[in-house]
Amino acid sequence: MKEGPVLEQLIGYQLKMAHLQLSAAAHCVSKPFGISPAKLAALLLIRANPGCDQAMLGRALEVNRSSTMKLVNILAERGLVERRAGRDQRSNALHLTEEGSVTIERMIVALHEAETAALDQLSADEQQVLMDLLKKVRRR
Amino acid sequence: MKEGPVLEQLIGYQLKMAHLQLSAAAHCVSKPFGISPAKLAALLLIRANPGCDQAMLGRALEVNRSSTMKLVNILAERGLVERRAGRDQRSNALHLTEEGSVTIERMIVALHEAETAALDQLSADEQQVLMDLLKKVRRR
DNA sequence: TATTGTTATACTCTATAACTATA
DNA sequence: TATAGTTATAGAGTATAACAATA
Repeated sequence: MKEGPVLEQLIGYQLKMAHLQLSAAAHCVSKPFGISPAKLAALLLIRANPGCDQAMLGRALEVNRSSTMKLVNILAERGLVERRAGRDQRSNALHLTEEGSVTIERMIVALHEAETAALDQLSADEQQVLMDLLKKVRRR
Repeated sequence: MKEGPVLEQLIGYQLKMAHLQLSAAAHCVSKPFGISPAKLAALLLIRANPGCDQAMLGRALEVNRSSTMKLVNILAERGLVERRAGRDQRSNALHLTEEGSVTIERMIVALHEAETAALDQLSADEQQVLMDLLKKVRRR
């Protein structure tokens, strides 16, 4: 089965297929902990921004408030995240629980191992170039 | 909102965010034609492999037979694809209809324009390097 | 036995819309 | 008016499981 000249030359398509591969790796990492790659990303964002509110989190993940709500509900049910009083009466402050902190450190180790394995056909230099180009794509 | 040192250095995450951006561009292209980016990719695969069967298409798209079925059903409903007799009695041969052929050529033009616009912060050289690296990630 | 197509079913993710409380 | 959270609902995408026909 050929991809053909059009698909083969579409960066969007190559991006999709590469992402499919890396997200499978992330899935293997997060599944044993009972969460999805997207929820793992949410945990990492809360870890980097303790006290952030759901609206901020949703903007960073590029999902809407309703979806963010569900995300945080599940992380809270799992005992990984807790909602504390925010600066407003409207918003709440998201924090990792003690269990969440311990858990995510273990996930980070597994995540780096999984990325290394999934990207072993690229040299360290190539990985850096890829990273820089991907960031540049996002800079708008 | 910071991404933090972990997310920022995860190629899988940068890949996801870049893909999100490019798939939004692909969505703008395919939506006026009433289909999704994934279905557009399916059309391009059928265009490059006339007479392929659903199993082949599904493997190329990395979705299962059941999902492929739904995909092809919709493309057939839209009058863009038709199922003809395959070499087996089991399989059928997928072909673009006359309308499908005309439509996809127009989508290809729009697709190239959308990619160009979405990637205008990268030089032609950088785009080529990115393309090569993404293909290399997939080579397993 | 293995493969292709098919159907029924369910799950995940995400979005929209409407509502409440607060600013 | 605008923002944060919440809830109910719906849609898209995809997976699993089972079955029939064919190889």
